[in-house]
Amino acid sequence: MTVVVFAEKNKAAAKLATILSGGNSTREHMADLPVYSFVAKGEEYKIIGLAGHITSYDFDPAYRDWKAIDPAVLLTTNPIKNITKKNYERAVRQLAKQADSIVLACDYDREGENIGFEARDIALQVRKVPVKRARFSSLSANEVQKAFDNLVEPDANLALSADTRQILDLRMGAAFTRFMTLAVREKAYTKNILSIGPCQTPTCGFVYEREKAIRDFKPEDFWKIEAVFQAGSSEFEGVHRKGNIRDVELAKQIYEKLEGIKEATVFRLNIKEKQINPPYPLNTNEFLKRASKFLDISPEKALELAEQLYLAGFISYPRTETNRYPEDHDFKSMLKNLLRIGEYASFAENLLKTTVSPRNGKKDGHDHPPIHPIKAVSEKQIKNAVKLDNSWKVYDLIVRHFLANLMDPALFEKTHMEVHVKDEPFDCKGSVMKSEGWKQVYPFEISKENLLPPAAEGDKVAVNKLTNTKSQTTPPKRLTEAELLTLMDKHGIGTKATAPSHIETNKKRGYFEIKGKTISMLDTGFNLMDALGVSVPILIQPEIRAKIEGLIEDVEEGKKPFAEAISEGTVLIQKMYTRLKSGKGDIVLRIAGSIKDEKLAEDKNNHIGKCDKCGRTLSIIRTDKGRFVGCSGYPECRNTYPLPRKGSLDVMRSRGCKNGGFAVLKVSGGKYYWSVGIGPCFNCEKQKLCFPPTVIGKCPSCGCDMILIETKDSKFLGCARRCGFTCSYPQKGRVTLRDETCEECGWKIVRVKEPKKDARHYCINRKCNKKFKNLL
DNA sequence: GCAAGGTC
Repeated sequence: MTVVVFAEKNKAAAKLATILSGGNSTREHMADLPVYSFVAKGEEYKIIGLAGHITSYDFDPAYRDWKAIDPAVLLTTNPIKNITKKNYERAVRQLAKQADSIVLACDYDREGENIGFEARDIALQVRKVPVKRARFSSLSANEVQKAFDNLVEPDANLALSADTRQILDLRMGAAFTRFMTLAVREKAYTKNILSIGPCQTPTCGFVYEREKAIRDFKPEDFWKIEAVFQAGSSEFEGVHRKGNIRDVELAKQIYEKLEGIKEATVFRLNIKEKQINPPYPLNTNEFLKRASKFLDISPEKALELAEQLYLAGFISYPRTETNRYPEDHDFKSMLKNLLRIGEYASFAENLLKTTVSPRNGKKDGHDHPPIHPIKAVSEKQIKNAVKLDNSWKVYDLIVRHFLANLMDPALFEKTHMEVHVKDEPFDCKGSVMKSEGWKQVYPFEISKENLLPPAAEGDKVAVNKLTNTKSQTTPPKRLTEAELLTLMDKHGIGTKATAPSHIETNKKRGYFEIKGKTISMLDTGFNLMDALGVSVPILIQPEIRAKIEGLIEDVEEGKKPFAEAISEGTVLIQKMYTRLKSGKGDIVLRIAGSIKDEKLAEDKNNHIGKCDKCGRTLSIIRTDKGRFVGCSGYPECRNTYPLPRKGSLDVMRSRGCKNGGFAVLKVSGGKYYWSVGIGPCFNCEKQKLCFPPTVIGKCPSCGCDMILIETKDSKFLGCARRCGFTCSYPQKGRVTLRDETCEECGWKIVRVKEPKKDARHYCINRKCNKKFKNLL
């Protein structure tokens, strides 16, 4: 009898074979894919690993023409399941021919059940045989063995719940995306796609909400009364108990009451020991957040790096929700191996002297253990094996986190001193690390120390300084990628493996961008979210995912038949679609405008800047009758500025106008300059500020600056005070002034490159004796 | 050309 087993991926198949065969399996190939065979308990087993999903839904080709098909039709069209990985199909068919029974052994979750059914459906077309399910939440020998000894029925509802998600996501995503893209193209020329989806859009929504809070923020004044005290020879700071005082009169009253007082009393002293526990073990989300926060590596890159480290055998499987180790996890052998690696040896050594126990979290996704190192390797080995930037940094973070998790808490002594100036209370806080604990191995989070001098209740201290400072409340900060991941996780947007891809999608679409660690909204994204917020608010809120999720769960639990969930979900999407359609005019107006503006900004030759009347874009407009600077908001905004009639125009990106002009243009290759909104620069009293002379050294005759003087048709060096001293400027070749100066006379070194000759460097001062020597 | 979810 032959049992054919389908696992989620090759790695898992290999592991299952090792466990079930007791290490005696053989590897063969089918359709170029590895298959593991062995005999156990009188049965012949053949195990193959799939590659996650091997099928995918898509619409029939007849629905693929964006222009011919009304996007609304997609909402009620049933997509077709296509096989996307043909070689897996071939292998499954070949195996099915030999099968007397089939066991589905993919990950024990919704997608895993669905992946198993994809293979099952193909196999049953070949041969009708009984199909069972092996359920295990980790690839430990114990659990796997138990699962295969107690096979259960496959869960059709669990598998169908994933189909529900796939179909509803596709219907909604395709219909909304086509609708928006085509609508905007009616008003603006763009090849870009404006996509909308049940995960990407609420992800963008988080960024938008923060951006709006920043834009709507109105700063408020507040006052803060602070004191510098002195006990013995050391100074320390205190803040008045009322903190940020909004009421100017109140602050003034307190301050005036205390002004001039030189002595205060320690009224109360409170010393507490505070313990900071080590971090929980790493699940995917926490890993991505920390990689972004500590190492400045984007979630997308971090996941890719972890994947490579996993494939190279250095760390455990990086996609997991679980942040607690199984009871029987073997820490000691890993620690022993880490003794070999210089960076970690001392920590591992100390831990091996103790009974090792992790500080576990509470999340158990029944999938894989937390991310941890499985091989101790040096920086060199990592860099040789994984040739991607930052591979070592990521491995190092994972090892340090692994160690930190096992170490003792860090202990701090927190001192709170309440000092009274007259009867007004000031708070002084101190924090001193007593025992570093896990922080020794974890340099990513640094705790600030702040020492208070020893004092007892009732002691007198000196008041050295008292201030009443006015400040302003500051707007909320832009979201970081780490914070965005937290929000997504909290609202169930995406999964451990897909969250980074939703962030990438928004970047690709030009909705937001990431600079360093912070995310800022781009105009297209802001306008899209702003407009959707008016007509279909639910779309940009995380609840949209929750609604569909609810239906999926009903199918999973058998509370709702598949067809009913699909039709209910469809009604929900249709309602949103209707609202989207009725808001079309407004949405398109705003987005088309911002797309036009972005296109103009990319046109470096003609882009001038932001319109001071309406905020849209100013650019050079050329017509039959002449040229001028005009606004992209025309005809609603008729703001224009004149330009010189003749001559070529070059926008000077690096030169600003000190008189409020929008941009400086070079006319006829440098004949003169023109500031948009002001006129020719030679008429402007601030010309010298915008065009400071290039100083090349000191005038040997009068001692003031020698400058480069440029006229319409010549260049020479002259004294800034016009004492009469002049000097010629190289006439041939490409001339560049360097930062270096001549040791002899202090004038600048110049680089001259004539065609077909080597570049020469020499002192620009012709009277200097170092002339015409190659100086650099 | 469109979504989101697996994994390579």
